Amino acid sequence: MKYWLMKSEPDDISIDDLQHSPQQTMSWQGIRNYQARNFIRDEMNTGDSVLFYHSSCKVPGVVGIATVVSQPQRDDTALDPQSRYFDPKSDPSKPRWWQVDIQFTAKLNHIVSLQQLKSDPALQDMVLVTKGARLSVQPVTAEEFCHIVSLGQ
DNA sequence: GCCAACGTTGGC
DNA sequence: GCCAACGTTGGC
Repeated sequence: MKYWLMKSEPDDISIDDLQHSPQQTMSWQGIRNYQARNFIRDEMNTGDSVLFYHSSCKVPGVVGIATVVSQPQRDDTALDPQSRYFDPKSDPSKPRWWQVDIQFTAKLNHIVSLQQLKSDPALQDMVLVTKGARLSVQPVTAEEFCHIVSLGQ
């Protein structure tokens, strides 16, 4: 089983939105970055654990835990001209963009802020903390995952 | 809202 | 295949 961090803008989709979705589950659509796509398509599996991160907000940071509950699937929003994620260059027979379903697992008791992550010696190798890291889906180690969860309790 | 750091596009 | 121009991300 693998560990991941996934970013979301809470004004768009927050951890509360995920918690209150049907079956507490959402299809994680709209990833339009090849590196992130490759992680989803090639490495994600049912049962993987996800740190849910709020970005582009007042206090960016990890706010909860989710679980991958599907195998990687084609992201059909890329083929839908009505969708904000429509990609006219995506070929239906050769899917370019992929998604998984994620399910709400828990909220942390309190946010583990980006500031906190940056200042923690145990987390200096996190992708998130490296300069200019914009990846919206990124791997974390088991140690980083457990450490961050413990910080949020 | 600014802007640095990235990623992508497309002409050559 | 280089690289300038452009678009996006996301912290501040």
